[in-house]
Amino acid sequence: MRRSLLAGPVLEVAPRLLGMVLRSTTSEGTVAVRLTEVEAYDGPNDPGSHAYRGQTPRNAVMFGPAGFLYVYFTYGMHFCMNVVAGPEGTPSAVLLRAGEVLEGIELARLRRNQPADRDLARGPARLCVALGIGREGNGADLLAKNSPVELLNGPGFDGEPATGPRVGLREAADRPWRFWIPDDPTVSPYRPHVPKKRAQAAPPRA
DNA sequence: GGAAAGATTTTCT
DNA sequence: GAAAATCTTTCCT
Repeated sequence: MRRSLLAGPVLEVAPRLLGMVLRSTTSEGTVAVRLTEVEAYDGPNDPGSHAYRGQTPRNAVMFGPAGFLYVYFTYGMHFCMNVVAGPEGTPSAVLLRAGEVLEGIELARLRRNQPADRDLARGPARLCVALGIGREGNGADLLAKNSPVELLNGPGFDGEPATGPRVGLREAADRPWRFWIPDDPTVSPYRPHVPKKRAQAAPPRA
């Protein structure tokens, strides 16, 4: 895996990640997955991106070089992870949404409380749990030899990726920037954005 | 300083 | 299918 392969335009990098392998090693052991579903986020040109409104402490990693891990916390309980793409200073990233566990499946089952195997890493937060990735994974260099989280070439994927709109986004919901391996059972189901029920308007005062 | 929404998952009906 | 769980970040007053 060369960093230059990740330093191109994010819409080219994202489909290229399909079939690649992400391997995470902690004190508990090693789990590796073959990536089956990803989404591209194109920084300043993309209202759906965390970097759309410029750099903040949270998204700072996205502004650095390609090949680093951007992990964020959401919904008060979940982590999701991205591979930073594009030239340095271009805050683009690829959300890793799902994978097939190739290695360490027993540890993944333990972490995930024994669901069906196809569900072990089927969804971005589930993928993080299966691999044991949390806050501390933010900023990890995926291409360093001694890194606890590494990105490997793996089997790759030869065919034509399926594409469609990204999952659960309110902004830029029309952009078909989700890529997945067709007919793979570990790909997560599509779900459009659902507006949260708004708090009731203030009651009329007496 | 406060409110609202969020690149989700699980559980219950 | 609907709703809860739960907290960080961002945006508005």
